[in-house]
Amino acid sequence: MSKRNGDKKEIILEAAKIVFAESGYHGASISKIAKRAGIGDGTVYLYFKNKEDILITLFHDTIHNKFAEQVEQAIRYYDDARLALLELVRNHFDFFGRDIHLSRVIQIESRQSEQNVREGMKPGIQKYFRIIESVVERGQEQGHFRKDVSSRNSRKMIFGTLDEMVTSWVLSTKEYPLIQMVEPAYKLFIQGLLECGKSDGI
Amino acid sequence: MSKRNGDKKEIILEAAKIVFAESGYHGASISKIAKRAGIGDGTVYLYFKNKEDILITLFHDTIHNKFAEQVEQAIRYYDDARLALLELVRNHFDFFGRDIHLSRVIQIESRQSEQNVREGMKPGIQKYFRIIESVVERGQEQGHFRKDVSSRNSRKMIFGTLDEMVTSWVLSTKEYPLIQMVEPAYKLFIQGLLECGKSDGI
Amino acid sequence: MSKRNGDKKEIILEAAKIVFAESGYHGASISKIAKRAGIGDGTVYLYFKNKEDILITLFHDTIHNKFAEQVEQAIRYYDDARLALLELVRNHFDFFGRDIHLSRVIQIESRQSEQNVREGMKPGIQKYFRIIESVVERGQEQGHFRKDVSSRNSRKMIFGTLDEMVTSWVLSTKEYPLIQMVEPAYKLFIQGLLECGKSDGI
Amino acid sequence: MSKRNGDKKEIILEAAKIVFAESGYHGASISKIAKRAGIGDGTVYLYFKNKEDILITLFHDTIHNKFAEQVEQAIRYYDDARLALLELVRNHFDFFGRDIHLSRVIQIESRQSEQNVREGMKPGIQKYFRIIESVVERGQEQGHFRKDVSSRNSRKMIFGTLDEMVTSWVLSTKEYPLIQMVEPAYKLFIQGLLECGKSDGI
DNA sequence: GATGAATGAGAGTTCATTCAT
DNA sequence: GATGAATGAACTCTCATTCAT
Repeated sequence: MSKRNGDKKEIILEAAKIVFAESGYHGASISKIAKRAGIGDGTVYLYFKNKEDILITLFHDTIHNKFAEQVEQAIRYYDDARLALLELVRNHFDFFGRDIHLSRVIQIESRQSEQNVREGMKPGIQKYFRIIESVVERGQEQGHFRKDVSSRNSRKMIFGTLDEMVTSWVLSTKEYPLIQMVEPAYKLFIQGLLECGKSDGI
Repeated sequence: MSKRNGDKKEIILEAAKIVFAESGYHGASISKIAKRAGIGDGTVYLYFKNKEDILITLFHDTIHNKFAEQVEQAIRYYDDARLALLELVRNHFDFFGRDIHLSRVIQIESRQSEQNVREGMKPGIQKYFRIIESVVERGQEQGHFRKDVSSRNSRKMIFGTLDEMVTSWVLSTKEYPLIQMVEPAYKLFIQGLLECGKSDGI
Repeated sequence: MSKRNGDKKEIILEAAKIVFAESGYHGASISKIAKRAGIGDGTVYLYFKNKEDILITLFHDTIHNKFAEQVEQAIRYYDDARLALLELVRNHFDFFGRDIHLSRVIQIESRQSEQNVREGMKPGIQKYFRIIESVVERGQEQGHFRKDVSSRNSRKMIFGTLDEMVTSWVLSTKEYPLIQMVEPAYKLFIQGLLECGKSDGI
Repeated sequence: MSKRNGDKKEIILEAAKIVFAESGYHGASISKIAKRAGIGDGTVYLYFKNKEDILITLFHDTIHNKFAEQVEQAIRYYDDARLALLELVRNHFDFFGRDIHLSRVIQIESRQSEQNVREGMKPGIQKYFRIIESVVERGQEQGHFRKDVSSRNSRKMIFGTLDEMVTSWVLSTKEYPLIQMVEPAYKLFIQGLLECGKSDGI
């Protein structure tokens, strides 16, 4: 049955997520993944071409199909780009804050892979990049956001900051909830480092 | 002689840099590195404990001893934190823009490593983190930078943005000089996304 | 029904013939054979013990039951051993010239098998060997064929030559019809290499 | 030292010969070969690309470099093609009669290999083919051998017969020395099956 | 100090075979 | 009878590391 099939693929992905998070991408052998999934080594190859394929699928399912999709939906009904950006930031931290294993895989392990794999992860990230950039562009059109910095570069700041904050949290002891980063991140995006109303950027 | 010794160690590090950049960390075998360095495989083990050790040393030498050191020197004579930050940004892009192989290793390959290695790279990054944070704190004391965002979080934005911009450049076709990212990065840091004097962050 | 049963067995053998010919004995997986036969992998095991069994059956059916049988019938009504030999040669090339897939399996792939399999192919070949030898012996009794070479050795020449000619054809681009080898083979068998009436064998 | 290198390669080939002969090409694992050679598994890969490479080298060394070479030398000083042919036959059986393991590999196991391998064995066999054909052609020019059968076809008879006789001996209990096949083979080549001076080929 | 041949643990992967459905 | 998902033994091959020279 297709039900079954989906189930087993899901089971393998779930097991792989845990193993990748705990042993790292290169320390994760097919054998370990299979054992954790409670299946035979060979069975993995019925559902995935190889270890790369597992990581790519995990990444794509997560980032392209779930995360980027969810963000897109979440900001759909905000007209003001500033509010849309706030919602985007909230979603980012909310998503990664929910599943520490997943976050570890996405933030750390997925970057430990060959050219090959990174190629397979591109569509997912780029979908997210385009979402961020479109928010920035909307803000520029609305006259809220500066136009002397390209939306591409603004996106690099936004994504770079969010990414660094999540990575930092993943590698930390996680004493604070990730969601509490929404406020500082948003403030920095909007007004930068400047003391409000008091100072200028020289 | 320690002179000689230093020489050979340097030669190996230089070779490793190229091989890591071209083949990736996991695709780089000791054999390849030794061949490129023009020495025997076994000789590598006279200077390094293992492959991990090479990467850690390469990273530490570069980031802790050269890069962070150089940044520290460069901002030493700026009193105004805003100008110090500008100089820091300039140094960051200047440093990584000069050596594409090195940049690739630092931005991409060094993240493809085990817990172990990342542990060894910590001192270097943290030295740089502290430099950034001290600039921010100085700005706060001077009344230029906001105090409602911690220096730690501001640092995450600054480092995250710079890092993302370098990574983006490394993975691109490098048609633009990295140094031209100084201006957009600095602007975003200082005033964020807002249109100057026209808009507010809601 | 035995009819049905026979049908499916036949279908599997036919599929196996093609797959063996195209992928080689060792490159032919049960899975490939089943797919080609349009049945499930497991079904193969209802009709055959294993892959070896398929090859042995294919060989035996072909060589013992069809080919040797047909040759035996064909030479039955020739009294003169020389004419019987000619007919045997004609049959040999005719049979293998008709089915290139089969020829490939018999000439090439069936020799890529373990002791085991070769054991199972013996009865078929030996039946053919006995046919050849009996023709030679008849020729000796009739005073046509030499008696200073044993029928066993003469058979080795005859079979070795025919076999080499078929193999050669199978591995070639097959621009010539195999049947045209009847004449040179027969001539060489009968009078050997000597120029007729002119020369002696020293 | 190059001496050493040659030694170890030779040791592996010798071990492989025995293992191929005893377990068959497909039953021979690299592990078995290494164990028999008294070396580590990995060492095999310092000298050979893979199992195929071992068989190809074994075959080429034996057939192209030793056997065909030796035959070429042996017949060099015979002017009369009939005597050259006799010497060729003698050499063939002498060579294969000396080393039963080698014969088994050449006659049986080397035919159990993929397209790939057979391609690598071609140069060796074809060198031998050309030697046989050149003897036949010389005989034709001398007026001793028939011209109504091409040298190519005559070669197929000669090689096919010799090959079949060796195979037959290899698969037998080897109660007779292979060298005693020289006489019947030569007789059949020269005068075929006909009773001398008494009969005709119809 | 320098070498590089040798090692063997351990990875990925295939596929004949089984068995619950 | 028919299926094909699941299995796991067994294989090939790589490469960090050692050590006799």
